[in-house]
Amino acid sequence: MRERSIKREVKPMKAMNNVSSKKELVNKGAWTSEEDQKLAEVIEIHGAKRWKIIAAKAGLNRCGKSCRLRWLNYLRPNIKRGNISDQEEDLILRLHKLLGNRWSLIAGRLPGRTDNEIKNYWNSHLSKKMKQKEKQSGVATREGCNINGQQNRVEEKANVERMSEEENTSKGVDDSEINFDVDEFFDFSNESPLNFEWVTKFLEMDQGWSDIL
DNA sequence: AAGGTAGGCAACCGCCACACG
DNA sequence: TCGTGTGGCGGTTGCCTACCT
Repeated sequence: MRERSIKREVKPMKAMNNVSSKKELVNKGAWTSEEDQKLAEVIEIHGAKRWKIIAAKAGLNRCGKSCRLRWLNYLRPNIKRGNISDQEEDLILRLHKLLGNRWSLIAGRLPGRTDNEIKNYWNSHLSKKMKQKEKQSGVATREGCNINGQQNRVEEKANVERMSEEENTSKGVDDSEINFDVDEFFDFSNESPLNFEWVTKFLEMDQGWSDIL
């Protein structure tokens, strides 16, 4: 839809902000600024761990999960919101081609962006772009396989594993010694942001497999 | 001006993996 | 080894808002 220039104010939702039931007394729905403030204060003191304890200490009738989500997606420092640049968009597209719907891994590659934001951006913008592209080209791309999420995940994992095998084969590494961890492989914490070299490299490899298969 | 509609996004849900006793 | 608790992740839901008729 049209670009929203100003982020909407968080208002308590009619139904959702109410206590869900008399039994549980758990608050749900949109967060208020007071809740945000309390949560931030508690996290400053205790750190962003043990969410159940944080939820209790903050005195919010929220579950730990809800607190964690709020912190990670909204309150955490250095979060970038909106205005995803062309470069970032390109990177998301490339990473999605490589990894599938592994939003947390993709987000890890985009400093200041959250998995939720990227997932939303993909669902509302990029997936449509991809479909349009597909229509125009008339060629079934791997994106077309995303209808079945489970199948797609298996395929993406297989791709990553193939990458690993190919690398090891070229180095003459014995298969029995392979202990490949996808998450470790995609730990970019030590790399500079928006570095496309590695993506290009592996997309080239990806093309190589496509040719073989 | 008012109602309808589609898109955007925050937040919840359910499942899974891991840690710990 | 098993059971339980907790955190993390992806999918989905539903409210809000801008635009359309």
